[in-house]
Order: sequence, then C-alpha cells, then structure tokens
Amino acid sequence: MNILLEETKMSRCPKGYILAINDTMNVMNGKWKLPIIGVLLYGKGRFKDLEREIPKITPRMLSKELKDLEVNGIIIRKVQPTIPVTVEYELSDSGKLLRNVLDAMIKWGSDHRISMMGEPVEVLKIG
Amino acid sequence: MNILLEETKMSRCPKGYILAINDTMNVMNGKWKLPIIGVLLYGKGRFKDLEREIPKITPRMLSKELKDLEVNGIIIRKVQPTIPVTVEYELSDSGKLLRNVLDAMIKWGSDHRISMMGEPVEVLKIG
DNA sequence: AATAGCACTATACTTTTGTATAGCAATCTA
DNA sequence: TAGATTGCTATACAAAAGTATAGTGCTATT
Repeated sequence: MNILLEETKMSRCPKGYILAINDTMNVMNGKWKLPIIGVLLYGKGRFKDLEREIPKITPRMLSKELKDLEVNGIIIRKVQPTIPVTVEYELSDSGKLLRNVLDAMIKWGSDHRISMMGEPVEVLKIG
Repeated sequence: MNILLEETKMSRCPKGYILAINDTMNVMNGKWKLPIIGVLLYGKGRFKDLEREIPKITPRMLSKELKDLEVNGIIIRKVQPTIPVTVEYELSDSGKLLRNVLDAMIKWGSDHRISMMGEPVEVLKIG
C-alpha cells in the first residue's frame, strides 16, 4: 500500500515533504507495526516477549514485521551469545523519535474526538 | 486494516492514547486519503478537480474515500444550488488540524532519511 | 441532434495483506 | 528420555483493499 502522494500535482508542496510523509506512513503501516513499536517504546524485548505482549499476532507476522522494521532502520536486532542464543529487539534512535509522531497523533485524535462528541478523553501522560 | 494496539498489554499506556492513535491512523489510511487531504489543504475543490489533481485515482475510489472522510468529520461536502448542481469538498476544522500530524511526519521522515544516509540503501521502498 | 461535462454508481476482477496450521533445529529441565 | 522453550520458516488459504471498465441522469453547448 504505497501512497501516491508524490504523483499528485501539488506543485506548491515541496517534493521532499511528500517523500518524508510517505516514509513515515510506510514505517507505521500494516496491522502490527504500531503495536510492536508501542511495546518496544517501553524497552527492548525478545521474540517470545513480543509474541506474548501482542495478543493474536502470529509468529509469521511478527517475524515479517520485525524484519521490515529492521530493514527500515526502526529497530535493531541483537543476537546475544548466550546458550542458547537469545535475540533482543530494540528501537533505534530514529525508532524512539517516532514518539513525536505518535504524540501528534494522540493530540489530534483526542482533539478530534472532542470536536466530534463533545466528550473529553482522559488526559494522562506517557511515562 | 484496524490497528490492534488496544489489545496489547501495554498497561502503562493510557487507553485514551491508543484510541486516539487508532483514530488518527484510520483517518489517514488507505492509498488515497492523504492525497485527497493534501489537495484540500490548498483549498476546497470539486469532484472533478480532485480527479484531475490526483492522477490514477478512479471515480470509484474517490467517491468511496470522500464518503469515508466526510463520515469521519474530516471534510465537508457542500452541494451548491447552481444549475446543474456543483459539489464542493473542503476540510473541516479538524481536517485542517491534520496538518500538525503531517508536520510531525515531515520532520521525522526527513530526520530519518538523514540518519539513514550512508547505510546500504535497500532502506525504504519508496523514493 | 450529437457531443461533452458533471458527479457519481455498479459489477467484476486482481493484488495485497493477514491468518491458520504445521514444523524445524537447537537446547534446557524433569 | 520426554517434553518444553526459543526463534523462527513453509505452505495454503481467506479477507481486505484497490483496479478496470462501463454506465446513469442531468444539463449545456454546437
């Protein structure tokens, strides 16, 4: 699902912006990427940890999405030379900065909810 | 493609946050929503305008996505009593505020691109 | 009268994305 | 020695998302 923003004739909009938005969207899209990033925002975790913390994800999807996130520089895969080997996944610096995007989404989503329902959503803070 | 963040056991993360992120993601997801919002950020437009400004979109998809965006309070559909009737689409106040989310994405996407430079570029599948 | 623009809708189809289920090789625990 | 745990991969399938192509009812222009 690649976004074709770059093909719209928004000549007034810098191309780099469209590129950047597409990059960001692609990093977060799919059903499982945000749950994975969300868990890793609270600290590194192993394959089975993630499998346990993300209900209903299958190993196939977890494996696939982790690979994707790694290739895109969002997470780092560290094989520990324990016996047996253990594999730790953690967010890269870029990955951690995704929190800024999530914060903007939290803000917009909450405001939008208020503007649609007149009902304020609980306002608490992440760690 | 509903995001199952709410089902992860991130007890430390306020439920309202997850709700808000899901709302935001759902508003932007799909191949054509951002192109449509992007065009409308530059001013209101009619059906055929959008069709022309967003290359390759089919009337079916445009119609479907416009309905979706309207239902979700992102755009407003105004039927003008001209002869024949003309239909204008424009962003709601909430819709306009999506720019804040896009700005965060532009920032992150640009920074990420910079931080990835020098790495083997099988990186992002776009661009 | 023919043609064209507008704002869509209908039907059938293909592609992409996600699920279900099973299994592997290595190691540790009882 | 049997069973469990870890970190995955393989195959087949279903569901969701998007595409292709055509057509509708209206009006305005030539």
